[in-house]
Amino acid sequence: MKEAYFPQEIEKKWQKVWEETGAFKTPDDSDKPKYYALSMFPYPSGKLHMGHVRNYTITDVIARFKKAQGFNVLHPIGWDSFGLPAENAAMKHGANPETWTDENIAYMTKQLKMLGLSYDWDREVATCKPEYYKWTQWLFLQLYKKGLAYKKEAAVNWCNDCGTVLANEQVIDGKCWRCDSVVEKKYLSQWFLKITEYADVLLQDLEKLPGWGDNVKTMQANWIGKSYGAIFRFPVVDAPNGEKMEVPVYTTRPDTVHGITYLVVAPEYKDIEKLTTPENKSAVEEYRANARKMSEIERLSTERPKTGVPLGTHCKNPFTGEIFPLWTADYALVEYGTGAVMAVPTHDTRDFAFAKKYNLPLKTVIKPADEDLGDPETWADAYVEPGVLVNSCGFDGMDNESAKKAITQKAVDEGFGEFKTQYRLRDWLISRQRYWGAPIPVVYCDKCGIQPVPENQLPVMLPKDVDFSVVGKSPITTSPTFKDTVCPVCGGHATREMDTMDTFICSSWYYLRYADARNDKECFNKDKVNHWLPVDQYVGGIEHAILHLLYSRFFTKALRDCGLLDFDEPFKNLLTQGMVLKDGSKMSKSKGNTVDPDEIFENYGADTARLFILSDSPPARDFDWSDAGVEGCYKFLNRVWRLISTNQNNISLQIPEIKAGDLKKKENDDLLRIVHMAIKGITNDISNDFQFNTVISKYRELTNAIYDWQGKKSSLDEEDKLILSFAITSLMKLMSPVAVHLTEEAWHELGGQGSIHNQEWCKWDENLAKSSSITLVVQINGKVKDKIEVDEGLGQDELKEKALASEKVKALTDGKTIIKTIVVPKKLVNIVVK
RNA sequence: GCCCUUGUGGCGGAAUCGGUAGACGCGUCGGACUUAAAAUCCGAUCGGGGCUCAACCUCGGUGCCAGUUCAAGUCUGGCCAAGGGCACCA
Repeated sequence: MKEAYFPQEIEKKWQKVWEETGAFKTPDDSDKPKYYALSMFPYPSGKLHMGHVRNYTITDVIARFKKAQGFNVLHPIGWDSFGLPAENAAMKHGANPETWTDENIAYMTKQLKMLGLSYDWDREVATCKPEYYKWTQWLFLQLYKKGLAYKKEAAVNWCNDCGTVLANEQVIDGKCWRCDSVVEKKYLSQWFLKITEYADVLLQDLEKLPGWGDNVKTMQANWIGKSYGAIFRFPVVDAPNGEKMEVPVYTTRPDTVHGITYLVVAPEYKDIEKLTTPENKSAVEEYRANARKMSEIERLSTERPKTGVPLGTHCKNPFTGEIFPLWTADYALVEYGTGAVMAVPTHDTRDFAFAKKYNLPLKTVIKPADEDLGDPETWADAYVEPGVLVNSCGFDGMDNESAKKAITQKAVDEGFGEFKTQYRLRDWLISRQRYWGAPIPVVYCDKCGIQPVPENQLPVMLPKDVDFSVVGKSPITTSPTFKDTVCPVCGGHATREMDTMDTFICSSWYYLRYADARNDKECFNKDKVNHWLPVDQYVGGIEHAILHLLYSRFFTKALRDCGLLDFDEPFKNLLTQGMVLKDGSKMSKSKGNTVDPDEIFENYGADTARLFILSDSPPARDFDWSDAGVEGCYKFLNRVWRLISTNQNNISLQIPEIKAGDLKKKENDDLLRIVHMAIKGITNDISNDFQFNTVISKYRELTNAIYDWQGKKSSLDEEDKLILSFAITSLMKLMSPVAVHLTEEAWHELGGQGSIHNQEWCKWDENLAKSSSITLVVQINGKVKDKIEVDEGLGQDELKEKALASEKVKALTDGKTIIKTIVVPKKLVNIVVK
């Protein structure tokens, strides 16, 4: 064994051996219980960044730990390889997105292997390959058959820079999630998936996920946005064309219905023209045109003062018989509820502001039980707290929560309303006007209309004869061969759907494909998927809290309803890892504070990178990269290496079991106990939320303890060698999930058979996982005054006696009365004095 | 505005049940080895006060204010700050 640690040499050597021996292949059939550890698969952007390194190291250590504990572990990797960057790169360099993607995958694969990750590469998937997207298309067809995919004309989010539409989830603060440019509204006919059909179960089942963080669950709950309320229909009394019309509204405050003083419809409201009198027509038209011109950001800003114009018509409140005017105002949103709002300015802050501006009347209908609010004209804002009803016909005196029910019930009974649950979630728009994605497998026949592509004709291949230099339209439209086809029903002329699918579709099912990645007959075998899924531990960034994680949950439920699988949540436990920072801010090329993994591998080796990225912060928190920290981890590995190499001749891997009392020398018994405590502590720290930072501090403590022990020895006898062997092999095994190459090399140099990564995880003896004597803490009035070494197993009275016998205690209690003594066995005595 | 998360030394962070606050590391300072450097090793490192120095003694200290308790970083109530999410969603 070499005296010095040469990570680069060792790492290359073992990576080659592992690859050649298929060390990390996962059999589908095994007597062992299964464990599925998964990292969110990367987009092949070019090179790994430190966020990837952190993500994959965390999952790798989990996978290795579970394997050592006796699980049959599935730990796969793949590529989320469709998407716009490949297409943009192609347009810029006149290349092909496929070539660009393949090159990136090749380079990043090399990097992943250099990191020493224990992937089963036989299960690798890439979403851009026909053998994968064939099944993405097939799944689309299953959803279509089930009525969960449909096409409709709608106002959609359009990103001009990306040249495509976006899902609601991909619009962040009115801007594109990818390129940050302002999103516009366009009316287009597009494909949608009916995620709203699952809104309620997606919300409910969050309760089935105790292994997910509350932050992610509340983000999803807020996004789904369930609210309880009522629909009320208000008859129009003076429609200009004499038609009998009603305006339905959705409200979460049916208790305030007697306080309505006007009604607002969105500028895009479908019946708005019929509800406008000739005298008001021009003003309304102008207002609507203005609203259309505004960007989403402007429109939705709460800062902007409220504006609106009256339509000139009126509705009747069926509860009171009161007549009130109709207005249009852009604070009413056409997409939510019915697109119309009943305005109760006294009890809604928005209505209050609007009514004040346009001098609309105010009518109080809720007040605190024991207080009078006075004239609402004098209020500074609406009263939105709970209270009791007033001025509300038969409901006066009722508390407002009960009134919500009672009032809605009255509307139901009299036929002008109903209870209504409303969701904020909208259907998922999946059409993209781009090339580098899975083509939507649909054709449009001149005679038969929309026709799905028959399953035996899949995949609908991406055409290769396209011109990537075009501007302002999708390159796919330039293919001379793609567009025209024949109708699968009548055989006549048909044209292909030119849009591709949102890449989030591809990533909504990849974790299922790993269970049966090479299957060319079906999407996945149902038994295999049911065996491996759900994922036991999913690890990835918080940025997917809504997008990917919500879509995947929807897909799983929808595929279950299609009969393709038997579980309803894909990810049992979710670890959202924090970001990797440098000097307090996120690593980014534009800030110039990135650290290149290649350089770290080259200068320090992968084991140092793995150790460091786990060391300083718990996985869920942000991690600040520091060069000094890397250096420190490198030094530590050198220290471990020296400890092993200098003791090469003192260590045997054939160690008989050492029981309590076997070792005669106290310092040897102490070291034995330290090792058992380390095994216990490290095992518990990994099991309990993967606290790798404390695991690593325990590696250091154990290493320090072995060095300290050795520093006291001038020569070693048989007992010394035995305990040293035990200590060092335990350290190696405990470190093997993290320092994967170093421990493997040392294992072999010491004559170990097979791979250290196939060794069983260390076990501890509860009797030995504690020190032989106990430090009894003696407190007076809760403050620590003394510490005494005592034997284990002393009873309460003996401990109390010992504490009272302490010189310090005697001095401090002298002349005072002892009121009470509390004894915590094996820990502490607290003496209360006055 | 609503929701979630987090507040502990110069820094990252430790601390099963309420029971020794600051593990482990980074940084800094001092020392050993060396002609010198690197590497390595040893020691110190929360703050105030006391003692000629030291050992030592003592008081305070986990964002703030209260409370429960023999005992609070940990439990309860009320605030404050930072980060993140949602937001004219009726």
